[in-house]
Amino acid sequence: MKEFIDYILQFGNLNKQQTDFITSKAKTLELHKDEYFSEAGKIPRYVGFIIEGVVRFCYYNNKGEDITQYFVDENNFVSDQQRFEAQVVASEYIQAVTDCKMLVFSKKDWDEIGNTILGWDNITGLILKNCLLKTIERRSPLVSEDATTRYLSFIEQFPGLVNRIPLSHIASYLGITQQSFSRIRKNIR
Amino acid sequence: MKEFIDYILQFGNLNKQQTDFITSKAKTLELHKDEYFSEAGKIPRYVGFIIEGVVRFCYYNNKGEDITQYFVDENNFVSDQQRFEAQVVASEYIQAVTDCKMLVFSKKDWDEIGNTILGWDNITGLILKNCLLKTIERRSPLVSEDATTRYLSFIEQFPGLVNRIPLSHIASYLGITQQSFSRIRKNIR
DNA sequence: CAAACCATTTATCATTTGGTAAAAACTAAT
DNA sequence: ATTAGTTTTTACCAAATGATAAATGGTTTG
Repeated sequence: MKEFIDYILQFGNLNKQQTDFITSKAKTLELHKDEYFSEAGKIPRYVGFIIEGVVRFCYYNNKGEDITQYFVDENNFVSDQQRFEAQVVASEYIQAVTDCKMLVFSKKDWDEIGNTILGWDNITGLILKNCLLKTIERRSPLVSEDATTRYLSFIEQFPGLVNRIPLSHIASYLGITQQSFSRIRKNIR
Repeated sequence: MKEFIDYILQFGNLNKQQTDFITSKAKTLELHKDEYFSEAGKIPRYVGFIIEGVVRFCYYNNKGEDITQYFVDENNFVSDQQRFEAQVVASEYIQAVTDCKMLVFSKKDWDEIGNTILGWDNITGLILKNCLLKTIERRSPLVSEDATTRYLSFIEQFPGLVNRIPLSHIASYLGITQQSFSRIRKNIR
């Protein structure tokens, strides 16, 4: 819980009373590996904050391939935010890659926090901008790099993740087949 | 100017007095093809809104290659927003791809609008989130698509742009060499 | 018009990656 | 330990892309 509050306080000042109110609304959610936090075709139920575990954002392309868009790990927010705010159906999945423990907020509670705490919308706006920028900075360079370089940047950007998640997901995140990925790993060793 | 106001009003309500105040702060900036709107190593001077023309966000990778991250065309905001807000040096370039006419706001005027108009920060926050999301949605799929598919999506996403900008920029946006790009265009015809 | 310059296409060959299939390594359950 | 199931690695060949070089086409300038 401390990590959660620390995270938020990076983006704005809140007093103890306010942070207490926020945490009073947080519920704990546990997901097993491969379970969905949010699904295409369904309305996202929660905003989440990962205490333990890793999730991935993914979708299926027109060839039926499972494409990982990005990973989110400990001490980060997880949300299909636009769809959550608007309460409309999502077009992508958010799936637990490992067993996960997270703090979650329902739409009702999330709105209540917004109506109660002045500046909350501002803080969450900053958090979201921050997440989006980080995503672009990580994902965009992949387009112009060769597969080996992509893998090396992945290791830099997500140290420790390689050993925690199925290689097939990493391969799809990097935009290559699992076989190519395996070959590349061999060449690096 | 009307397009500019219409754009803003999509993200929040403002009365005539408020929009008049905003437009009173706007200056016109013309850029010739290849001139920079913002440069790596310099502090971004303006937030811009393109009335006519196309710009690209780009940087040089460690091989010295010129990489186009994305394009922005008419009736859209252009800004290295984080660096502009914080007034710190940028790490990428924003370059005119064609001659451009834009509305621009200096940091001083931009802040003054924020201090004067209640809700302005909220509106600009929404605009930025919107731009970032669009960027991710456009750029991210490129990672997992083959070059031909990338080109076809580019044509869909930026109809009309193909004929206005140098093909070398499109190739670098798509993450392929200009020669491959030329070959792909031939195969499609 | 000619010359110089830049953008685009073609050509050739080397390298990388994809597709298919199978083997090997690892896990979990009995 | 054995089996079944899954994940990861190998192998082979076809296809796509990169690198280098040169040719073509178009534009600007004198």
